[in-house]
Amino acid sequence: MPSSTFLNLPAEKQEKLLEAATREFTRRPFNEASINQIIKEAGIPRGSFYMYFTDKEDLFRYLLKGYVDQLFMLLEECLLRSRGDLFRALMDLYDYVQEKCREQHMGEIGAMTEIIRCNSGMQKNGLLEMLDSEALFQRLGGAVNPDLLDLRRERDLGDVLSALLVVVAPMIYSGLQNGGDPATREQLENMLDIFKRGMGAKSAAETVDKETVYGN
Amino acid sequence: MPSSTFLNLPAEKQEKLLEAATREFTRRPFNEASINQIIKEAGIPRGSFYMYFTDKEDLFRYLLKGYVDQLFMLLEECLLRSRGDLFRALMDLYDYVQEKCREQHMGEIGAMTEIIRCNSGMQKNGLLEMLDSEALFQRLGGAVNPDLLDLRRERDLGDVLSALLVVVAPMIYSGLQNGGDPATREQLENMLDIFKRGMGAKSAAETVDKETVYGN
DNA sequence: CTTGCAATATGACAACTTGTCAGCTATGAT
DNA sequence: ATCATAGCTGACAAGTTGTCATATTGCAAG
Repeated sequence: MPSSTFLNLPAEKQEKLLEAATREFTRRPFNEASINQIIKEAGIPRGSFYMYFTDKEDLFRYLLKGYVDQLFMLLEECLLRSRGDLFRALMDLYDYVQEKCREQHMGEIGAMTEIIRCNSGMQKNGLLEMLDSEALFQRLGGAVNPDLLDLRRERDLGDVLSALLVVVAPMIYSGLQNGGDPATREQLENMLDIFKRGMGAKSAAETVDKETVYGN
Repeated sequence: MPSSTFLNLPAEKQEKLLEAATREFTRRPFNEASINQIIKEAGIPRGSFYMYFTDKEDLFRYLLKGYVDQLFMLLEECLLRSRGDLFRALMDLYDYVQEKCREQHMGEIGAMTEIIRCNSGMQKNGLLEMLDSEALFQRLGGAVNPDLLDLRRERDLGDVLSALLVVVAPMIYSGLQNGGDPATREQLENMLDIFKRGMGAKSAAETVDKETVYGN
């Protein structure tokens, strides 16, 4: 988290730094990104940088937190529109992100995508870890209609949410990377269906639709 | 991947480097780990290092690939013992890893754990990405009994495996980190059950056991 | 042998990196 | 006008990495 000194800075100056940082982090993966480059481009002196952020990592986290928060707000919106249907909301989120990224090629989401793409080597998934699960699950939990889920214990909702996000998020990224390959969308759809119906073999009574489809 | 030059080195010298690398990577996270430190400790000159590996990352991947492979071999064993029951095998793997790590505090698995623990900051989950999904899924796929799963399409098995691994692996790590907290084991057990039974609400006919237990 | 050639080894080097700190300047209160 | 406090600054030490000209080795053919 940036120091209060940074937050007190004129918005213009803040953005200049943040923009330069975004540019650098979309160019090189986190390891290789250079504070030198960022401050040179933003035109602020070295000493000042360390006045605002403790670290390269500090800056990186701050930058990405904004993007991730935005994505979660989108998911929340999708949940409202789908009346709490988590699975449908996730598909809608996928579509919405796809579309949004196509039209404004380097907007808010575009920048996030680029950073993710650029960091897809060594530490890509570390991005996931960035989300403050506690707070976010609480927020999302409220928008989910639990009657559409098979919840049996208090914390099942949290487990369901976290499992879904861990699996779905990379697929959303992946969809962005290959420019909306329909195969990726289909894969996501299928994955969600597997989660919904369960992986365990169904006993005879429950196997109706399976046998209907495959005649096996 | 290391150069042939490295593979041709006397085993003794290879290990000296690998051991030094393990020590360094268990001390500092990948970003901060220093090639300088490694070569100093291994007593090989700077130039030679770049003769063997192209990069710090190159070395890191090679080192970890060995550990990850070992873990997959364990899972394969567990699958054989559980007669292809994937869910049971994953629980067994959890227990086995726990036990193994307790007795030999810094053995093969111990080293892996330490590296994972040390890298649990920015790029922890990047470790997951290291596994060559294609090859590994093929291997594991053969040991799984598909009759115990609800597979409806050709690639469902791959999807099931990948989803399970993505969710379970961090929980195994996490169990190692907190020294075998029973709560973690319970969480894993619950998570596997959710996957097995499915997340979607069951229609009346299928809800029998849920209602039996909760009377709701 | 010994000549020669390719493979391997080596450490000094240039070109970076990062975080710190002593001293500077601006702001606002008394 | 004085002074404290917060904020600003760039030179600096201590480190990092990858390269490369040169030295050394191993080995095969003459």
